[in-house]
Amino acid sequence: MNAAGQPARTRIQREKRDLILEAALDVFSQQGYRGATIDQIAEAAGMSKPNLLYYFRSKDAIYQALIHGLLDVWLAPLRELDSVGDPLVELRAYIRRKLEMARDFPRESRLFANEILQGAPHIMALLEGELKPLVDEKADIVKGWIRAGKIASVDPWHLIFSIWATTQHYADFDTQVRVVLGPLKGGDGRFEDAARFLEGLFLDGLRPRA
Amino acid sequence: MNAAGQPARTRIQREKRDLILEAALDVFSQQGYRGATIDQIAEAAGMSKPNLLYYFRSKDAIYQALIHGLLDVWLAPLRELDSVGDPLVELRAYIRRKLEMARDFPRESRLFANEILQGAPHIMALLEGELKPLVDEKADIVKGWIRAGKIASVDPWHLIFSIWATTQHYADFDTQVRVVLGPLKGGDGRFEDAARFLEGLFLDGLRPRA
DNA sequence: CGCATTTTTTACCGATTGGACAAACGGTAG
DNA sequence: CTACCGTTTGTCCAATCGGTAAAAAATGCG
Repeated sequence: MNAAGQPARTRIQREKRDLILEAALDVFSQQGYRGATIDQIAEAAGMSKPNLLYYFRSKDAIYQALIHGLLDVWLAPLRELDSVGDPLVELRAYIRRKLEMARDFPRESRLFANEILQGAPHIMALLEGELKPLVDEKADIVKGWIRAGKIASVDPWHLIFSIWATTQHYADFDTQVRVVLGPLKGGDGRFEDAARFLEGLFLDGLRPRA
Repeated sequence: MNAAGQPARTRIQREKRDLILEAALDVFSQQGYRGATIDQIAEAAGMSKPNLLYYFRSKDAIYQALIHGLLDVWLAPLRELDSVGDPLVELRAYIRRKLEMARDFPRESRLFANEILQGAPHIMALLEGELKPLVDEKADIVKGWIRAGKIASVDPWHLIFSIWATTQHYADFDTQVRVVLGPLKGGDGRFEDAARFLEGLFLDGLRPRA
């Protein structure tokens, strides 16, 4: 009997499948789908290639399981965006949550970045079926805030894009960020600097305050 | 004699090399370095694989020539950022130039995004030797503007990051942008919408103006 | 223990990859 | 015509790829 059948029956199967997905996240997020090899993932998971293929029937099956299991986590910060409460506070909290995601889950961020860069061949259906409705729903909330005069009149979709772009940048372009900022002096200064800057930018922009 | 020697002597060599680089930009920007194959590039360039290898000694040589030749173009908008003139006008112009680059050269943007995502293995030296000094120089200009009270007191490096992130997002994540925004109604509305939003964001932020 | 089931390893396969190489082609000057 | 030059093609190769098959080893269980 093959363990690659959907429901993970035994304890070992659950554990090994998790181990493989963890290793696959490492490799796929660094090399992209085509750049990654089963051998690399197997080695990162501490097992042989045929052994890995005992738990997942193919490279594609690993990738699918990985990216499908991650989308919910990835969209969680946006899901939390609520219409009650002060809009500026809500948006600031959303920006901070996304920035925390970029800090705590950079591999996940790079995995999605790679996927979208290649034209989202594996998750196009998910983008249309899950992402777009969610974004539209949250855009409606933003529109409500604008109508109520709580925030400036801006395009809600582009606002969401800009929050995505600026926060994920710190995960996806981490290499470049490190080169430009140089070696960090100590502590988690980098994160707080970015958070402070983004909050200032999104709240008040660059125009000098009197 | 092999044409892969650095200086392109004949007219045909210059033309064919350009043709190959153009095709390579197509393929590399869509598939990434490892995902691209010499065969794909050769076919896109309308020649056989051995013929292509007559003009470039290896896949890596194509990639190197491509990415090195592109860095200057890519950094041109930042180079134009000048200390004279109104800071807010200068920054707005820079944002618009970068956005135009994302619109007119999306393949170049994705090529760099892919490269940085993989940890910049081919251009790390260039990032340190060219990109970082340039960014530091421009950061000094921004600092001068802040000292003069011309713009709000923000971190210059994170400001540059945010401009890069928001503008390049429209090239790198084009697939996602298209899904979320749906089919465009007509004309080049998308670009103008993004430009208007970003200008508003960077100038005044989201806080409602009285 | 003995037996059945699950897990792991060894050996292997066909396809694709980057690349080498020599033969063949084509224009041009003598 | 011929010799020579840069160019192009056809053929081949070793390495690597995703994946399979079957034997061997662990493991769970009465």
